[in-house]
Amino acid sequence: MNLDSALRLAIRETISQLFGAAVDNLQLQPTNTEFEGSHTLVCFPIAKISKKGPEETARLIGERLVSQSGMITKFNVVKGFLNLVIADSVWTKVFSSIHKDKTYGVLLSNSKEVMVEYSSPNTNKPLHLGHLRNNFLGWSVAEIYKANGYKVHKVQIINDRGIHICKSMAAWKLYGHGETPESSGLKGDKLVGKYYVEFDRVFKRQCGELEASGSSKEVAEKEASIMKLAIEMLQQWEQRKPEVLQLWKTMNGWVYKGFDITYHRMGVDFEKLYYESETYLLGKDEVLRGLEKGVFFKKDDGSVWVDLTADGLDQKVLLRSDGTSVYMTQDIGTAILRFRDFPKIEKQVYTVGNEQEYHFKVLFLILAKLGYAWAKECYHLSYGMVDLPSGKMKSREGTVVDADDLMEEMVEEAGKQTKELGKIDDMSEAELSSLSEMIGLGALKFFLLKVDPRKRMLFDPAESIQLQGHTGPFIQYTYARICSILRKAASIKIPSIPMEVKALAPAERSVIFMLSNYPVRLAEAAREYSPAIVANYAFDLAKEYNQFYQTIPIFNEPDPSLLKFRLEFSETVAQVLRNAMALLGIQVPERM
RNA sequence: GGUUCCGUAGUUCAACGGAUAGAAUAGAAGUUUCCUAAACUUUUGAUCCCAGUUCGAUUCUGGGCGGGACUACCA
Repeated sequence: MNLDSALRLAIRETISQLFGAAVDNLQLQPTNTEFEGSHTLVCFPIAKISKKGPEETARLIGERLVSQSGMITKFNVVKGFLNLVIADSVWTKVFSSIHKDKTYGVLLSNSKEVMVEYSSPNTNKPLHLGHLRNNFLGWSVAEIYKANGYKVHKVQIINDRGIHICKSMAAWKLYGHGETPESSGLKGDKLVGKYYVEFDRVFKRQCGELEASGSSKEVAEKEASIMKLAIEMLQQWEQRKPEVLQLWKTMNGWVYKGFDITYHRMGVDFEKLYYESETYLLGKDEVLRGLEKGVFFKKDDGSVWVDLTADGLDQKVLLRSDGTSVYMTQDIGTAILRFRDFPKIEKQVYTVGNEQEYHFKVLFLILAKLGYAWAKECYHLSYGMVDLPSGKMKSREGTVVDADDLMEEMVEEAGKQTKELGKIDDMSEAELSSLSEMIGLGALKFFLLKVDPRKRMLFDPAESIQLQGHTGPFIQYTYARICSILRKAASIKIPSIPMEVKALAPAERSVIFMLSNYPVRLAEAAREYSPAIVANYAFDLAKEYNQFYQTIPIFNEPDPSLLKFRLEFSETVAQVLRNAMALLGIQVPERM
């Protein structure tokens, strides 16, 4: 039974009986804790229909609900707010329907499909903290969509070609002396990243020398020999020159092996990978077709543009005067390719940092102009940068937080704190290490996901490693304690008598209320593309349950049916916590 | 300059236009013969400024102030 809709129905009926008119939008909200009741009807808007004052209106509705609906036992009116007290019999009914539903919160397939793109790294350097936010976000949004009944395709586009990788290649060729991941013991992506940094160092030195001998900055940047080599390699790559292609393949291969390790630990996965080296020429035909249809225009120098001034944007180049593509061209082609690869998807979600908001605005507009109806369903899941207490992360200045290092640190710290608490002294090394992994990554994921994606956020290492308070481990801990209860229950005989609960404790009512809200929050999370909603829901539920846990010792209960109820109640909370956390990619331990 | 996002306790985050703005953390004070104290309880403390719309504004509109991003024939 769905409490919310049942209640709304009852209220609608009551209003139409009393005032002979319908209300299009009922404002039902949770009651403030200082008043009695769980649901509050805001009666100001209804006062217009009732032609009475808000308080009078509220009182009339309340009285009739109590006498007729069978759901409401009491009410009180504060200003224009009607606070409703739901009968405990209704609460237990709500609870048992949730308890019976083994897949509670997961909707049946709605036969709709979406594509979610995330990660999409460059192949010239290792993943960092920013990528972690991206991956956790994208992956989680995909899972949230799944839970809402969608079939989801997780993809990424790997930026495997271009000047950036040629820079690493050039530096490796000059200074690598054949170094490989095997010979150096370095993870592949780290090794390639090392040469990217090396490139920058040499490049700066060369520029400095050239400038000292009188060149201007621009000239120096063009004339630096290592840059010339990188550019040459890029040209040779485009001409498919075998040696360069071979080196490119080798070095990218190292990077992929390294990324695989990182992705595996992060717990993210992809259904299909797109490679820029295979898609960068796409889109040109589309642009030419658009030109014929008059959607785009050609300038005197032969370059092709789109005019978006009518949409409040600028003009944007789509083909250079020499006929070659730009980034936008390629993205147009890739989007269309994906809809051909997955004909049933109704939209694409692009998880990309907010510095590309303009780009995606333009992209979606162009696709719409080209006549693709799905264009208006596409969504740029834009997220804010992750700042460090020391300021912005800059790869060239070495202030990036490496993804592997960070995960390792979190796991180590989790292990250390777990040992210090000494609750799991009987665990084997293997069990302890998998527990530390769960807690460390749980803390990290929760930390990055609890914030509204759009917001720029601060990553304070000291605070992120905290395992108390508004954290993943707080929720994991709540789960573990419930497991402990259930283990104990399994060891004693619980009579299997029908559940009959006469009166509920306040903490139980509010937990059931929260449980009943789970599907609503889940739908909201999908609508808003926000794992933060799921994260904060899980936290609130755990918090609320902890109050129950603290005030009501379950096994002291003499009434067996009440005892049974409380066990099932705890079990259900654990199940919802586990499911919600799973949507964030966070596992929960049975002990910690 | 233009476009856009953001501005809430000391700090990090919440709040479909609703009640006395919630949490967490930091600070102060408590709870362990009882299912795991990574918990719980009490307490101190905030909406950048000025107008407007509204019964009601952190939320919507306009104008300031402050911060970020974007505004390349780069990707």
